[in-house]
Amino acid sequence: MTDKQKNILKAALILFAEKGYAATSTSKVAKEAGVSEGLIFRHFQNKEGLLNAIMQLAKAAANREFAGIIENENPKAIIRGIIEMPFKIKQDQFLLWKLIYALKWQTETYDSSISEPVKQALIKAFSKLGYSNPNAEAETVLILIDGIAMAVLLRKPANMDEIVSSMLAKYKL
Amino acid sequence: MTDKQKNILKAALILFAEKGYAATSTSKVAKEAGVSEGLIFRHFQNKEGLLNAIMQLAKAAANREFAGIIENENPKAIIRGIIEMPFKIKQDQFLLWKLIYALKWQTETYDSSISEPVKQALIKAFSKLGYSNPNAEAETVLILIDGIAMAVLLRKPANMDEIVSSMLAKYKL
Amino acid sequence: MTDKQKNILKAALILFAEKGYAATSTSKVAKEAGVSEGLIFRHFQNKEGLLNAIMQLAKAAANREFAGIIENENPKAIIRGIIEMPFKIKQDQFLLWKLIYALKWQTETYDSSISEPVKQALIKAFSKLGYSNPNAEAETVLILIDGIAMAVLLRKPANMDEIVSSMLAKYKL
Amino acid sequence: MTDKQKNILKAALILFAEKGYAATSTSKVAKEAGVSEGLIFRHFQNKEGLLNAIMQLAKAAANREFAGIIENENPKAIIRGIIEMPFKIKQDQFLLWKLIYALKWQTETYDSSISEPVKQALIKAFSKLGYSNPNAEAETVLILIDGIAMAVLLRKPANMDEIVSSMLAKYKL
DNA sequence: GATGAATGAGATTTCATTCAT
DNA sequence: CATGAATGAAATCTCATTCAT
Repeated sequence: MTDKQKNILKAALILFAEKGYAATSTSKVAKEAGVSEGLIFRHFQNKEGLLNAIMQLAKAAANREFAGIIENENPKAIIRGIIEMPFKIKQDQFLLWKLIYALKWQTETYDSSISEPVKQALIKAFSKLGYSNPNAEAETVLILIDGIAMAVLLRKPANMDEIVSSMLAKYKL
Repeated sequence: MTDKQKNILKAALILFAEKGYAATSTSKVAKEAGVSEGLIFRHFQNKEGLLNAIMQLAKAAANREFAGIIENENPKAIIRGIIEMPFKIKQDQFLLWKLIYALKWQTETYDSSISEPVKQALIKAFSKLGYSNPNAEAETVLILIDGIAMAVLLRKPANMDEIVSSMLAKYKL
Repeated sequence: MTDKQKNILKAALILFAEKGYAATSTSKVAKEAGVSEGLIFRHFQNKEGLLNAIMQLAKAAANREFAGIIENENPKAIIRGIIEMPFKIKQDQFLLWKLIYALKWQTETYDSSISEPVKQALIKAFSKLGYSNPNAEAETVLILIDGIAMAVLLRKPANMDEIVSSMLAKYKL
Repeated sequence: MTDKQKNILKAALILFAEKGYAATSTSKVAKEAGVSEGLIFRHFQNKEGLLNAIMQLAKAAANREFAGIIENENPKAIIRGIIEMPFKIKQDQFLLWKLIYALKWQTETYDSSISEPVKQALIKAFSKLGYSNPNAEAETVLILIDGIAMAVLLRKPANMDEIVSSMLAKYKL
């Protein structure tokens, strides 16, 4: 992966995440990346190929993040870790997450592949804790973290600490 | 407002909500509306004007929905009503909500004008109930309903009843 | 001729003279005239008909102006009158003249019909004064008044009195 | 500057000068230039950018022409040179001049930047010759050459030689 | 690997004109 | 007489993609 390839990916990530995929032209990506427009097509075939390359990186980063949390032994720690996850998105992964979420609204069919391992981990954890309906509880947490992600990625509220406390309290974590 | 104007608004809502604003061409809107393309511009100036006209309608519909819930006397009923709201989106308002949410990810600055009255109602309700930090609690509910909205509008999970029970239980409603 | 017809003619004159015929849309004319767009076509058939109607008025006004000068007995007075003419354009005829001149540059073929009687009057006057080449002298004056018209209609120089004196002096008038 | 760029400029010059800027579509320019329409916008941003590029060339050509005349030592030669200038417009500059003049009538504000050095040269020349009002005399010549330019560019009169003699005689040149 | 010229299809917008009311 | 909705063609402009160098 050459420097210019990295520049293209970075520029495309910024623009796709900030303005949307359809609203971003390859020429703007090229300009932002300081690269000729032709180079994008040489490296990524077409615009969709460029998006796919970025989504590969995004999914890999997401999975690495999940892995650290899921492999925990303690079910409460897993649930707590999952709820806290969006609050702890690091600056260099912010746009990757923003793109993942933005695309959910821009593509015909919802892609649940990213969150699937998280869901399974939650079901297992709630089962271990003896919840009567672990499936529904897992779904509830997934809904919660989508809401949190929206807040963190879009609204950036000031009093995050209080919010996270309030959330964890509801789950007695 | 003539029939053709209504057709344009309806077609644009469907396409903008389903495919995204940038990914929808005015020619597709015109075709879907059974109207000449020029008519769109005669009535709404430009593509953005068309979007604005739809968003006006969306906000008005949202406010009507909120009004019914917020004017309640009982604080618990208000909180419960707000949490249940996204679960009860009617078919004819589904696309308006989908568009409202989709646009949050496609515009430069987050528009919180729609949810502001809801937030104020929640703060008041939690105050009345004696919560120590009503602001954070209100924010928590807003986050929750954003998550629910995402689920309802995008994922359409099967076991909604169980989920809503689980949610309401956390707030002892 | 109804009031609205007059409004249309006036608005069209202003816009055609100031922005150019091709650069002026019938919708702008209608807006400026405070009239529906359809009315323009009811009264003047099409955009060109509107232009023709204005040019009729312009030519008639020009001919009235010429008539007062040309019918003079004294050849020197005629030449003097013609040279002074553009300096004396009245405010209410300013745009008519501006349009006449502007159109010379916007139509395929030059329309000399307006200036023809002036040319004949000049040839006669120079003949009477015994000039050896009255045709060339007449042409020279026509050239001069085109230059003056350009100055008056476009540049509006400050020291007009001095300029007109200098001009008349060259012809010993 | 590639061949196709030159073709575009040439085609645009011909059409803008002959039919007018507003009356010329970019598609006609592209066809005349034997080029795809998109290329016009890639090289010149928009239609106005194309016009500006041509006007740059026109002004440069005009200044080169002026320079040869103005740098003369003899004041009479300068005045004579300026008056004769429009009569001597070469074929390859004919359209540039036609466009310069045509645009004067189509733009909101008169652009005197082209003729300013000529005016200064004239004022100097008339001063040297002891004229009592060199400013007014310079203005008079400017008016004259605008009239001549109109004649040469639009009417193309037959007896040019006689006309130029008559003009120069008035200035005893 | 990289550029930048070039294209053709399509997107947005404007415009003259028609027509029902 | 007058309006304003509506149209279809054309004008301006954008965009993803190709290709010669």
